Amino acid sequence: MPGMVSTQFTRDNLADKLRAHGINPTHQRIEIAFALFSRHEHLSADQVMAIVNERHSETSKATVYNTLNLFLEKKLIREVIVDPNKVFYDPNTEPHYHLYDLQSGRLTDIDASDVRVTGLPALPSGMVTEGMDIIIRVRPSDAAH
Amino acid sequence: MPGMVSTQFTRDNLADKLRAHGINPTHQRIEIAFALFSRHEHLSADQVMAIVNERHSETSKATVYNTLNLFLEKKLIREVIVDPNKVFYDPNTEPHYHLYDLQSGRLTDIDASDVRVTGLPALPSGMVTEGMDIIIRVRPSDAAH
DNA sequence: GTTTGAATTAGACAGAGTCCAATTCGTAAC
DNA sequence: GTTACGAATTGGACTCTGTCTAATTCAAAC
Repeated sequence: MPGMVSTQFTRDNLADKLRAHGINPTHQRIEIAFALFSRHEHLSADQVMAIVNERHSETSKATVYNTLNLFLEKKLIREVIVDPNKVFYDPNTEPHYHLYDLQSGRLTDIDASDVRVTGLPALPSGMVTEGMDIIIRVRPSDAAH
Repeated sequence: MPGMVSTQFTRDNLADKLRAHGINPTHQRIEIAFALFSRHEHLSADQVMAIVNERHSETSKATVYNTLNLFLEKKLIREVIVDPNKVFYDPNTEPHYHLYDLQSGRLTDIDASDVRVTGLPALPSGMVTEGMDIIIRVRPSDAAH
């Protein structure tokens, strides 16, 4: 399909995406998915809530949290924990790592396809890897420390 | 110095360690340091408080938090963020990474000396690395998921 | 024993996230 | 178009981690 634009997210194809992950696509869930996928950003729960309720309040705090946890469980999104008092939700589920700017609090993706990690010890027996997070913490070089 | 036992922590040499990091060694601070360094474990703030107040209540919540943040600032300990709602404090400041057992919540050290990470992109100019965290999340292989 | 600044304290407070019982929604059957 | 019913959503109370503040205590210097 030459010329196909696969990165365009509409509410319709997000509904399909939800169904494909076994999630009943309700209004609120579609709006929350749209907030996450149409921007390519890492958002916290309260940022998601603010975006979804921009025009007029439509979605409660409980639903935002329920939905984000449902999306996590169904592996539609990922959780990134860099700040002790705020969880970020990441619509990019491709393998990738993160660069965290301590100064600005901004989080950037690092593509994982070129990254190799060697020399890790064997896992304890009976354990399987669920995932690996790599977070590189950076700051401006001129900043006093 | 053959035969030297360098891993023994007493309240006396912990006081010296605190002074060496520019920290005035008070009773409470020594007790908190002792809790962290005598065990070789990752403890959360409330675990530290429980340990320090085992016999009779001696140290307030505010002091525990103040002291842990002071230790962090003076690079006596490290912060490990794996669980969105609990920060762990790590007395091991040697370069190392972490294995996180999602089932039990237990955190284990991985020595960094054999680990090599290659293929990372260059940092944005004007940025310096402050540190790199690697967290491997594991779970028992038989666990339903 | 006084003085003085640093450290500690209790308890109120803040913010993120969870829980629960009551309501509303959407759909399928009629 | 109504009805029925399970699923989803809701507001608000609640919990938990961590911070703040004003008052008190401590310990060292004199």
